Amino acid sequence: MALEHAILVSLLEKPGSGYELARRFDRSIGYFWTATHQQIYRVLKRMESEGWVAVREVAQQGRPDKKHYSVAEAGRAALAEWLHEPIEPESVRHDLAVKIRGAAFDDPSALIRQVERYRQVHSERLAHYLAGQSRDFTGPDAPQGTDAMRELQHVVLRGGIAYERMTLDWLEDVLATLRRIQAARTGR
Amino acid sequence: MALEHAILVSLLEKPGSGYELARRFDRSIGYFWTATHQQIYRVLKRMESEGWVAVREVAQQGRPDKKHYSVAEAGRAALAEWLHEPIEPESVRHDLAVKIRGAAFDDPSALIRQVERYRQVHSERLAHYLAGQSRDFTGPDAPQGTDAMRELQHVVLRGGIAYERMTLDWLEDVLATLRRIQAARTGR
DNA sequence: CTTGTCTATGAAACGAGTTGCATAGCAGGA
DNA sequence: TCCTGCTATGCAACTCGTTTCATAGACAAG
Repeated sequence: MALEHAILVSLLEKPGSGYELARRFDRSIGYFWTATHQQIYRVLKRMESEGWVAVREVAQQGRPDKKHYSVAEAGRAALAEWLHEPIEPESVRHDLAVKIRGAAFDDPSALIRQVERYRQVHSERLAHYLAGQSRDFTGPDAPQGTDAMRELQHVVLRGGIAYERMTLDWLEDVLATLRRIQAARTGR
Repeated sequence: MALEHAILVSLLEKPGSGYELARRFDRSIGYFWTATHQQIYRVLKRMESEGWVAVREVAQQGRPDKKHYSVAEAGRAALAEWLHEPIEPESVRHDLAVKIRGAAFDDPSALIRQVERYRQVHSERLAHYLAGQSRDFTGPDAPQGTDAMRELQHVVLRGGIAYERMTLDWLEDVLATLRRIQAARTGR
């Protein structure tokens, strides 16, 4: 289980509440690790009881109180230990690949429409990454300095960009293949 | 849940037993959808009770009896329905991205070794895909003909190849970044 | 003035996925 | 001979992840 480690990294980058973490998991970290607020609250509670994080209750005006979390020494040590463990091969769950192979046993036209929509989603995601990159890393207003944290965030973002570009190219290939099959079927 | 649909596709491509399916999920399909034999047996049982698949018990000599599954009409219809549903964005769980960002808070040298090992794994996987491609699709001994099933299997494999190439390029970038950070740290 | 959205946390139930164990005959190597 | 590995299926327990619901004050739009 790596959600606890993802939370540790996020809290080391910037301490905050469970709610704030949940929003980060909808954006930056969320592109590489998804989690709902339920999971986050549950795991934070466990991490607290294990002494990995420290809590401070913060009263707010006009808003519910929040619990401000930061990483404790034990949490830092647990993260270091995890970083030294071998990287496990990701367990892939790629719906689209299954659907494509399934199209051999169905009319492909519906799938073609779905793939076109899907391509749209990925091209928006690429645009979003690129905007984030010029805002935070390469643009004229980007904060200067080359501390390790920023450099590492940037290399992960470059990975996301490379992934989206590769995916968009491949989706063109997929669409061409599906259309070829469709033409061959209606042709006969 | 798409495991049942992955099983339907695999059984449509070629009927077989739960055990055979489990092995396929270690190879071809398994590159895009992982599943253990436990999951497969459990889901097959449910699919059978829903009338999606038909079973035939096959007695064997010197080996345990096996249950031969094939897709029933209801299963084919269920697959078609699923293919028409929108493609959901995959929920990403990328350990490595988390570890890279975590390296900002630890000595990166251990991670560098892990990434080098990981790169090795992906380069072997690429070689494996390329071998499969020449064997089954582009080589001189590849079966001729351009039926939809083979074309679609091939475009999925091309996706796997593109993914591995992209990943290997990115891992070079990651290694260069980690080494730069390490050098800056030991230099100071 | 009601409806909806945002902040903020949490319980409860369910579904998906993993791990360990069990059975059982056959084949091959140390 | 014993141990390992392959074929073949399955139970039980557990962890992980998702969905639904609940609370509750502040604020804005209609």
